[in-house]
Amino acid sequence: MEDQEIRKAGLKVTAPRLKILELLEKCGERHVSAEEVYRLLLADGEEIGLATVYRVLTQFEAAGLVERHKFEDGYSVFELNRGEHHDHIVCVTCGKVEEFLDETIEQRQREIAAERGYEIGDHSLIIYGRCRDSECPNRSKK
Amino acid sequence: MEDQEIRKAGLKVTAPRLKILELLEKCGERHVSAEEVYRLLLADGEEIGLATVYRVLTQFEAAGLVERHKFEDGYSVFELNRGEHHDHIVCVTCGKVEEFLDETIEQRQREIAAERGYEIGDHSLIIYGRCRDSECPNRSKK
DNA sequence: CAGGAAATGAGAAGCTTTCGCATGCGCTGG
DNA sequence: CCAGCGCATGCGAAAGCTTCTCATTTCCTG
Repeated sequence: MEDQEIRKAGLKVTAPRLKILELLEKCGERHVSAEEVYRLLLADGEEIGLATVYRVLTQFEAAGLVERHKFEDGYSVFELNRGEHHDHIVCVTCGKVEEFLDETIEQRQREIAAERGYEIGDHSLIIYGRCRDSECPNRSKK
Repeated sequence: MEDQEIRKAGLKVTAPRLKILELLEKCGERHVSAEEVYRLLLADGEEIGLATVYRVLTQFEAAGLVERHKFEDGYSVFELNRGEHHDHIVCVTCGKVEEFLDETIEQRQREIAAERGYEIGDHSLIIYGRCRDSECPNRSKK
């Protein structure tokens, strides 16, 4: 199961790493912060340190297992890498994050990079707006 | 001259604010960090505090005089707002930043936000790549 | 099963950015 | 032109997120 993914990344299979991976799987499309992972695991009875969470998430990112996103709030959020690239649309009022993918935009980006002599690596497109159901009173819940 | 822009923003015209504005004008398209503004002004013989630089830049941003960008490095960079929106392509090797604007992409973004019921506010598109002349040995010069 | 390398937890430290407060300065009304 | 109020400044302290340090524990190979 998850053991293999961790081993494939060249990392030892340890309890913290397994737990974090499980948690991320359970979170699905939801984006979680390191702090949140930490608190959820503590609440789950795990004995884990915040530093370990950061370390492991960084290692997972390097191994391509998870993706790290930085929105304007300043801190990072993580999600399992499901292989398919996507961009984000964020509601500035309630903090909700949706994902999307638009081939027209992807294509134009490749062209723009090529025109300017860049070997394209990655990109980040984030649309900030206000979602329709912005009655949402839960501002910045982190 | 610049006095008017500051006054229009509802701010008192003071030496620090004038100097920062001048400096940004001199920088043109270059993106500078708060720290950099601070050091450049000190080097120029100004007596200024880092906190003031941050405060003034934040006020200028609120007034629409400057734009703040956050790249993946973690800290913010600023540039004078010349009125025309643009996106960025950043070289991950040398840190060079170029600007571009693509109407096809802009258009698709508006459509995507509309489709999903968002009142679009702003957006941030950053392409990370490696530029052709990446012999550039000046990694992260901040 | 033993030994060595790698991983962990806790706290300290780092970095950017903001805050609090006493002092200083720009600006408006007299 | 001057006085006085209040915003602006500078400094140091502090906040918030993330990384580092290091002694201890855990995993894994042989």
